[in-house]
Amino acid sequence: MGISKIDKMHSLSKNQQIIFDLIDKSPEPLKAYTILFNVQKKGIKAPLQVYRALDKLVEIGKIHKIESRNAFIACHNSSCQVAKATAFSICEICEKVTEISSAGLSKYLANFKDKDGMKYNKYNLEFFGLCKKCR
Amino acid sequence: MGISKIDKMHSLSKNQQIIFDLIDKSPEPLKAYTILFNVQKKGIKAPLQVYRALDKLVEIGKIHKIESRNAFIACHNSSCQVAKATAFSICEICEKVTEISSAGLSKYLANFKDKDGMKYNKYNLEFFGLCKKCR
DNA sequence: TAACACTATGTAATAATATAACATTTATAA
DNA sequence: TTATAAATGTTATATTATTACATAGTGTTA
Ligand SMILES: [Zn+2]
Ligand SMILES: [Zn+2]
Ligand SMILES: [Zn+2]
Ligand SMILES: [Zn+2]
Repeated sequence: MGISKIDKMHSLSKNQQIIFDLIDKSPEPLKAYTILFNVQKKGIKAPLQVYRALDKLVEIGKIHKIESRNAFIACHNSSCQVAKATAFSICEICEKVTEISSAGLSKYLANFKDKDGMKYNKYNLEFFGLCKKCR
Repeated sequence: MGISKIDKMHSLSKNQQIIFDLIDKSPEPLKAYTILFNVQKKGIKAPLQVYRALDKLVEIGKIHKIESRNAFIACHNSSCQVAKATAFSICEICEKVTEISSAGLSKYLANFKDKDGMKYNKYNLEFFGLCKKCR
């Protein structure tokens, strides 16, 4: 059997897998140095090892960076395999972050043209407000 | 005459004015330590003095933070006196940043509801692509 | 296999971004 | 005036991210 090309595209290296697993099972976005602290028992000892894995995971769309928080969250939106078009809601009290998956929103933004008629191939949108629990 | 209440709302302290002037006349977003370097001759010597002024200027909507770049730009959109709803286009080659002022876009986002029907009172959107010159 | 290119890893040092803590001064308003 | 809030000055420190260089693994192909 071996590993097919498609499988290969999604296979992660050792450090990438360790760090992805941690982010994926976290209920909240994780910061780079929180990740570092939590993977030291697995042999990842230096910031650069974390940042390299994060860069790659962002590049292939397995995780996203929440720019306003300098934190990373696993992608839970099957339609964004490429880290190209992301939208999140962020609670300003409890800091809960949810990836928004709205066909209407992504269609609107993908087709948005600025006043020069320019379209953009990539965007990141962060909504802020209060989540259900914190209202 | 004196200073009216409306004028007062827009008056800036000494450090705030120095830092706003620098950002306002810059053709590109400025980073905090670039600002610090450029205002040292005016007596602002410590990072905290810069960050405090930046915080205030963001709060009152005179400047915005470009989160993906950790940089600050003056507001050129008369309708966003409050730092609540911001949208930018960012060129991935030359890093030119432009504030987007589109009634349609702001209306769409202000009225956007997530799948729970939640609305959010604040957002930041960053579009990425190539500007006219870099295409 | 051997040679090559490419990706990933390990490690140390350092750069860049941002905040904590505390003392003092200035502006505003009752 | 007196109280209050806002802004400033200063030192130290915390947090986030990259540079530089050496080594090891992986996949391809001659
Ligand atoms: Zn996603
Ligand atoms: Zn909440
Ligand atoms: Zn603005
Ligand atoms: Zn450009």
